[in-house]
Amino acid sequence: MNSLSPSPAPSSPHRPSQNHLLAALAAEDLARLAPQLELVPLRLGQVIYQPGEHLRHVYFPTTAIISLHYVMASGSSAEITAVGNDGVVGIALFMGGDTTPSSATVPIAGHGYRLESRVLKQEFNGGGLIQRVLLRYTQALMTQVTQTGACNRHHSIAQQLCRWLLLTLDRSGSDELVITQELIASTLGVRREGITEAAGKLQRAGHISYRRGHISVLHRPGLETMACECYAVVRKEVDRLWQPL
Amino acid sequence: MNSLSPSPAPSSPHRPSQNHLLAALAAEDLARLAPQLELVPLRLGQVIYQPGEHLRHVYFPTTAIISLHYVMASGSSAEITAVGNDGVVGIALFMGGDTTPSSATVPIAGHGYRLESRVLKQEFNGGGLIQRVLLRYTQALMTQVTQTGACNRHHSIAQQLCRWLLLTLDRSGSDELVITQELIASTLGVRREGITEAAGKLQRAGHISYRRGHISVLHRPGLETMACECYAVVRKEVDRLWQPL
DNA sequence: GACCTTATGTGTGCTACCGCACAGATGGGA
DNA sequence: TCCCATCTGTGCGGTAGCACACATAAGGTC
Repeated sequence: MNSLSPSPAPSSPHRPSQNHLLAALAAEDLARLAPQLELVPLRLGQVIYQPGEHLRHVYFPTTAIISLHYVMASGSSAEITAVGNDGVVGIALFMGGDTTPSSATVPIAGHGYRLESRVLKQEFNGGGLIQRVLLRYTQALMTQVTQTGACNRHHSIAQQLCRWLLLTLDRSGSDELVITQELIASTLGVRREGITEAAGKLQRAGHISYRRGHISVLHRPGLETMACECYAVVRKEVDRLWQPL
Repeated sequence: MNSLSPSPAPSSPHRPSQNHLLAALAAEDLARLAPQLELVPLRLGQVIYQPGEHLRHVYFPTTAIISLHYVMASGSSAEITAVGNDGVVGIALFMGGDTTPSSATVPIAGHGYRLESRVLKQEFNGGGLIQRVLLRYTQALMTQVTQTGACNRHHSIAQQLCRWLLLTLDRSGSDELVITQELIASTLGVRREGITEAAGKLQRAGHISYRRGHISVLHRPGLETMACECYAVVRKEVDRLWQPL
């Protein structure tokens, strides 16, 4: 989405600009933030924050994906949205909440940069481009949450699985995902058997192939055909919001 | 939620401060805005905005309720959230979007104040209390959208109807709603017959009574018992966000 | 290479909700 | 007052997803 301009190969394979939000900042802003950005591994299943917990850091994923979900009293949960290299986890901080009733965990392991809450608040309150970037991202997030909610109401598990796979591919940059059906199921808030069935259908159609904790996408257009409109809407809207800036 | 301080009875029964967001502004801010606030009737079924449309005004409902919903390709729709005297319609404006993929219509008629987009943007960009109020409201909205999405996934029609009724009561200030089952159904994105069944259940339990387009709530605690947790979560979170300010 | 944890496949009811079809009731307007 | 558009009640068959119960398979560990 954001073309990363050619630059001298860095010694570490990790750079803050791998995150599109950070990449969208002015060079001077990013330079000022850089010393405060701490590269952290995000491990499978790691809990980033729990409902009601005070947020100490915000996270800018690069290769990892963080899932925001609400856990119901019954124990079942539902993903609200996921955040990868296209966003930041912890918007409640600058929106004036400090905390939220939802949880954040890591379904796809990788890395990300974290930043102290205090620093982010300062930057946000300074106004300017950083504020605009963060607000615009929040708007995109709202669109995704909206669409997920509507999708929950009307679309089949197979369609939702396609949507989830496509969004996850976009964020991971790889065509192989390391994740079990069990975890996908709890992420989407459906039964594991439902995912087994839907994934089997996709595999028989030749669009994916999977083995014990690994899913390979063989034919992406096939997934797009079988997905509901929700993927395209989110994709389009997110792209649109990055246009002028 | 916001105790309206005693004041000399105005000649018109309508005042901007009936909307909690406007009431939360500093007196001088509200005084500056007042001449630009246009009182408008919001009629049943009126379309406030359509997906992709450029927003010309933002709306601060007082007695009306505006429903934000997404209409799918299939024609079926799902309510994302509703806005009454507790909020404002058109947050995309100051979030940097100018438009959204969702629709806004009026399921409960009444009145509201509208304000030109340009004016709101100016005020928002001025920072200060207005900005903080609007951002905090957006955060509350996100919570509601989140909860609605999770509710769509896991809860029964009857539970969702209870949630919807309770939230609508809170916003309308009356214990009688003028709305048909048909409209509730399309708002929630379920079949009309599903609402008939759920409403019948509530009526037999003695919690509501209804006749052709009118619903009276007889026993609110009963609704709270039958509602899912979602109502309480939203209520609590919205209240929390108004605390310190 | 054997073992054992963990992931995946499958079957059998069961329930909630849907789509459709139509009957009955109600209340505003001519 | 009557009429008729509109709202509400109800039944029937179909389907998606759930809960539970196992069987099987894969792959890491010792």
